[in-house]
Amino acid sequence: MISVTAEPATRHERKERTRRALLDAALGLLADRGFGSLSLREVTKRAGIVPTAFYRHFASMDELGVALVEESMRTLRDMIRSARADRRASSDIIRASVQTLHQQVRAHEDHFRFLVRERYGGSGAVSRAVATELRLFSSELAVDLARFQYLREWSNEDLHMMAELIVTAMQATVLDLLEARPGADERIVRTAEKRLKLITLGVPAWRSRT
Amino acid sequence: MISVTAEPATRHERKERTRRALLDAALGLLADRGFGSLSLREVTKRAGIVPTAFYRHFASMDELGVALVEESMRTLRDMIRSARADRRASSDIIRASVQTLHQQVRAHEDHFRFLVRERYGGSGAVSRAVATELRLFSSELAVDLARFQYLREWSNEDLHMMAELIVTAMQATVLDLLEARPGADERIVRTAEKRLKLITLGVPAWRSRT
DNA sequence: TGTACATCAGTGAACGCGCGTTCACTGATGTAC
DNA sequence: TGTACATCAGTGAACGCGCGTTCACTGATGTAC
Repeated sequence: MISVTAEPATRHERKERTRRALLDAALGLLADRGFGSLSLREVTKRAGIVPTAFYRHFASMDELGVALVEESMRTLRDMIRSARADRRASSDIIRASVQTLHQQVRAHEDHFRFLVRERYGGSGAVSRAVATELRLFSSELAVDLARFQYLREWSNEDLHMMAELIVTAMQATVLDLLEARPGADERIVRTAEKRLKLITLGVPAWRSRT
Repeated sequence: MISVTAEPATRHERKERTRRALLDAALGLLADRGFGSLSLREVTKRAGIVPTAFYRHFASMDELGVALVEESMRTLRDMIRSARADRRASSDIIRASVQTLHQQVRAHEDHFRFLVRERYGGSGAVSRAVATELRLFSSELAVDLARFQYLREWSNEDLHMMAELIVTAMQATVLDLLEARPGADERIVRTAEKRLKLITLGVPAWRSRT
């Protein structure tokens, strides 16, 4: 990669910049295709380097894929941490959670698109990594749920069931946001809030069962 | 394709059999990869014909993809029809619906896997076709819901929200079934029933809102 | 500060391979008489 | 029923292309003195 401007930079900084260009090129191409259909030559072309220079950064496309998973996972975990913080700060937990989700998806559309795509359409390693992460998230959410008054007496199995249902509803919202036409965000957010509200309204009635 | 046994068959029947072999070859390869990464030569090799013979059946791989969408959609619609029938026959609507879902998914795993994969990981036309079909399904379900006593006073928007939530929960169950280890079906079915139960338990409380 | 050498990100030619697609063909099945 | 011709699913050679990967290279940056 030729630096057009006369900006000074260490060799290390330049290398890091090219690595970023490769990751960004891949994320850009992933906007409308699966990772499995990307070619090394395509990615390097978009990043502005010659195909063989790819190997200065990754041993294979799979390795680049793993890097994208890690990066996207970090975004996902950041979102969860933010949601936790907001949840404690706000009295309206649902509103705060959905708002955090909305902001994070809009701020990192490419990461969320990658995660959703590879979770379902992926070839194996990537797909399993995302599934594991989401399962972990469900479990943490189940622990959070156990603190609520109405949920004190629930079995572990039922808490996990409810956590999974919430995560599933959130996933659907992510997909809605990624496929949304401009201006549809407000409606999607409202629907997401209603979904969660309906789920939580079922809680008090659950106690009388089984 | 050489017919090993001396079974008689018209030219038309033989052709139809090869077409089936191509579709089945593609579905087989799709077990662990996305449609976008399939090659024409791979599919014909698996189907037992020479690459050039492919064009006697489809003008392109995309056309074969469209045929797979149509076939899988038919399976999906059959399931919905079955679920409707069962729903009327049974007093326990949730149990009957989940049972139908379970049976259909197990009977046509390849079709459901294809639909789920291409809905999220797909490249465009296929993905949109599946999304449209699922939206249609949601709308029909919303109409069905409107007939229930407790849901009489609900707004159209809220009925659609609830229908979408149910469809989303069902999609999650399909994915659970497709990724299930042998013997896990019973647990998945039970969880699916609980998810739907929790959603419906929220209904009576909804009236007092907004 | 200046010089001499080492490092290494990026280059460009070259390779063998599987790809989609063309074309002229074969030979079994279908049809007309 | 038998013959002569038409149809067409499947064949096999050939094409140009983009692919991943190798290799020897260049020249700017880094380091030691």
